[in-house]
Amino acid sequence: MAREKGSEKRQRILEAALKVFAERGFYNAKVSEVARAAGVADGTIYLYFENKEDLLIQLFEDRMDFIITRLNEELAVCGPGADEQLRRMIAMHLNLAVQQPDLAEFITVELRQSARFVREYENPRFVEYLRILRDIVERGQKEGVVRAGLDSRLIVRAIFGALDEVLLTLTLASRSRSVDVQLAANQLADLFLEGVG
Amino acid sequence: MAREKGSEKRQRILEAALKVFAERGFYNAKVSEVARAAGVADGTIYLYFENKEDLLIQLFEDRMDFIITRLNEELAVCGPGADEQLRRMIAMHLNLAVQQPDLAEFITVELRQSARFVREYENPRFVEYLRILRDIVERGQKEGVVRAGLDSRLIVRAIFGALDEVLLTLTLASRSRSVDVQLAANQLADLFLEGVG
DNA sequence: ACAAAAACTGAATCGCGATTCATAAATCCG
DNA sequence: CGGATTTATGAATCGCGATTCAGTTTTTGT
Repeated sequence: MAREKGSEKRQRILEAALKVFAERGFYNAKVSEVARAAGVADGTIYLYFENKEDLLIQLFEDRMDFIITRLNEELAVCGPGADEQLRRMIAMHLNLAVQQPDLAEFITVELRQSARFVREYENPRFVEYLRILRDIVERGQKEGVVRAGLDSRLIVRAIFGALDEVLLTLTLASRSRSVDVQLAANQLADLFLEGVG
Repeated sequence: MAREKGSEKRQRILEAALKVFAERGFYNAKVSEVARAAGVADGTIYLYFENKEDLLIQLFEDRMDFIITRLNEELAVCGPGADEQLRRMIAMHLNLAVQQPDLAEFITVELRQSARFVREYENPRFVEYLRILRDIVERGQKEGVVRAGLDSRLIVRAIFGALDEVLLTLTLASRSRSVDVQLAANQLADLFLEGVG
């Protein structure tokens, strides 16, 4: 019987979990560490989440919700062209490296895990995120910015994979030196929009 | 006191580990399952590997060695142009989806883990793999096929990220239907060489 | 103020799996 | 062939951490 989604303590536990999971990874993280980071007793975690895996799933949904909401807000106010939207999406994704490094580390690793092992959990938020990207690509195909000969699903996976890897790289790099996220975002967008040549 | 690298039993254990880790992931896989799959006793694993994590590391090195060796052989006999070499590398990487799905699943997931959590282990084989890709990109910059304005390290990470994600997608898809790896490889190469337009 | 309900606590419990090691089996060599 | 050495076995051991739940504290309602 999990507690209400809106409660402050639940949110505090999620924040703590994000920090601990990002640092240690899900499997190496202990529930007791999350509890301590949240300032609650071990057993309290189970008042809000069914088990450790449920904590992972709820955290993932919570954070992806956050990312998707902000992305949609951003896309709603930027230019309507597919290339502009792609650039915004890339920029927002890579900005996580400096604005929310814990979140960046968490999603770059746990997303892969969830795709493979939490099989009953179909990860709707991730699917939604890819859906946004695919809409951009397909709009680009309609506008003629993206040629129709390329399989949009493949493009989406490729772009997402590149984003994910570059995000991880930037995040790890930002631990020891400052990184120019905007430059990286521009170059990555250029790479996809124009190719290497 | 690990046994010789060349021994048949050690190889059998590595093959078994690949299968079990690919199916279940490292953390969910049990040493006893690997032992059973290898047809040895649980304790025998420890005659050849120091512990479970050592098994992971040795498996990773073994398999990356295999991938790198084959890639180098392939690149040695294909055309010398950077674009041709990139196409070959992409094709070989994606071919793992159908030729060695266990290996594909293993590296797409465990590589991410090792970058983040086995921090003392610097993963030289992965660095070497990226080195090969970077050499291709930089040769491309010299030939004028790849423009000099793009940061080669970023390109390498982006290409690798895309490869990794598309490989995972193809591998999972190939479980239930046949996939056209060559088409995917061509389209991915086109995407990078020419961009989306 | 008080009783009941709700929320929280944290040590104990329990299950699990990595690893050990006494014993058995296999191999080697004179 | 038989003893010595090496290799393999697998149940027992041990450590660990997820989870429980009896007891305590806080909150709510009259």
